[in-house]
Amino acid sequence: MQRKEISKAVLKRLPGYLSYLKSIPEDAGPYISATGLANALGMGEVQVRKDLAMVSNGGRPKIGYLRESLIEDISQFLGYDNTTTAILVGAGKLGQALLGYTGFAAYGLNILAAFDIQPAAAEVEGKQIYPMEQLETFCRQNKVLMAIITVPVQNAQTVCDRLIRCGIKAVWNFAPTHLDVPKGILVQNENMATSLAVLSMHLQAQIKDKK
Amino acid sequence: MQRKEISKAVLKRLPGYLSYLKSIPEDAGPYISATGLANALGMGEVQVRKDLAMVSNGGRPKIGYLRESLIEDISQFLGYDNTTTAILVGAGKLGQALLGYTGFAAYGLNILAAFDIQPAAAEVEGKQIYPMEQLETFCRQNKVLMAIITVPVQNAQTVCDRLIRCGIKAVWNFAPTHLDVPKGILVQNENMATSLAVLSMHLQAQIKDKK
DNA sequence: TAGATTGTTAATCGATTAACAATC
DNA sequence: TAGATTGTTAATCGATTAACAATC
Repeated sequence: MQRKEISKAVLKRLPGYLSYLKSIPEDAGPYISATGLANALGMGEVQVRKDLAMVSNGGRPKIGYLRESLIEDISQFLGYDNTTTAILVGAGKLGQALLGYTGFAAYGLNILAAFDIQPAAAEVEGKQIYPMEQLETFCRQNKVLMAIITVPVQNAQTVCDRLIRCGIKAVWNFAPTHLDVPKGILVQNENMATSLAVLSMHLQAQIKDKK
Repeated sequence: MQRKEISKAVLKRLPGYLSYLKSIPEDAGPYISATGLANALGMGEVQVRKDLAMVSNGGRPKIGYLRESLIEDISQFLGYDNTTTAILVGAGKLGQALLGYTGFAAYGLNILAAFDIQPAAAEVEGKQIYPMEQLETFCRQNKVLMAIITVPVQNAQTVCDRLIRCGIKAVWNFAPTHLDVPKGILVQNENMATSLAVLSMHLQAQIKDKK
């Protein structure tokens, strides 16, 4: 079932399956059913089955999917097998938190280094923080395709433009602002405001119910 | 146009409008059209107009919407006017970054304090970090309804259960795992893995195109 | 008036869910 | 065999887009 056109909705659910599959204890038996997955993650079983059909080469009726293969299939599909190298721009609090986070390796993401106008430290968890001047050279030399933006809002667009001139093709944007980019460049917004809106709405409803 | 049933899709777009509206310079004139907004944010103008219709009480044909009112309407709709108090559990790197982030005030979010099994520091940016033992008392005393979870994956569910017993109704979950909660409790996952999947996919396609 | 813009109604598109046949 | 499960086809649902009338 390789390389069908996959929808973004499905794509976004795959990491959830993967992380759950990896968390299952070894002694739980080699098989897992779509039903089992669905229950564990609070989803519909048909949806799980359809999603899995996009990436796996099938399960066995009455038995389910071989867990190992499923993990391998999803990992491969998401490209977690081949490491992506990235750089981070803006080594403030959030930037340093991301820089020091060791969990990204599991997603095939390797943050090579960080850049800042005025590096407050030389390195975080062994990752160097360079002054902005060295950005271009570093990106070219290391053929970096992905950048993480953790600079203040007012600098985000300028930094983004500069990154694109360095050959960056994908931007993970933590600055709460819209970034204008040419076609072919992907901006993924890690938008905390969005999440907060959903939460805030829920709480408002809660409070109103109480009255 | 108050309090129609609003879809999650619309809700998630509102913060984007709001932040853009706030960023417009004062001297740009008091009106903004849906077309203008759409172009600035790279969206369809009909979509913007429909979204705005959900929260505002209308614009004027040929002129547009009064920017001030629009800001006020969206802010109020999202509940940014009345402050939500929250606590944070897990004062590691990410937890401290969030704790020290001053931008949340603009979203009506006030993180009162943080909790950790073993507080590494007494406070961050003036926000106290307490040992976990004091969680229950604090939540009850301050009538906290929202919690931010930034603990390691393996502790997330336990912490979540404990929070719910404290009266928490909304959870902002930064631990990359599914949380099981009773009905009526909202979990909003800040799922970095999801974003990474989208980015990773894009880069894979990029690399393949090159070949 | 003409034209830009709003706001609504209808059409399209995409994603989820339901129904069911196939399989072990 | 019976029953659990897969996988596919059809139906439903929801959200986006297009078309158009209303308005200033």
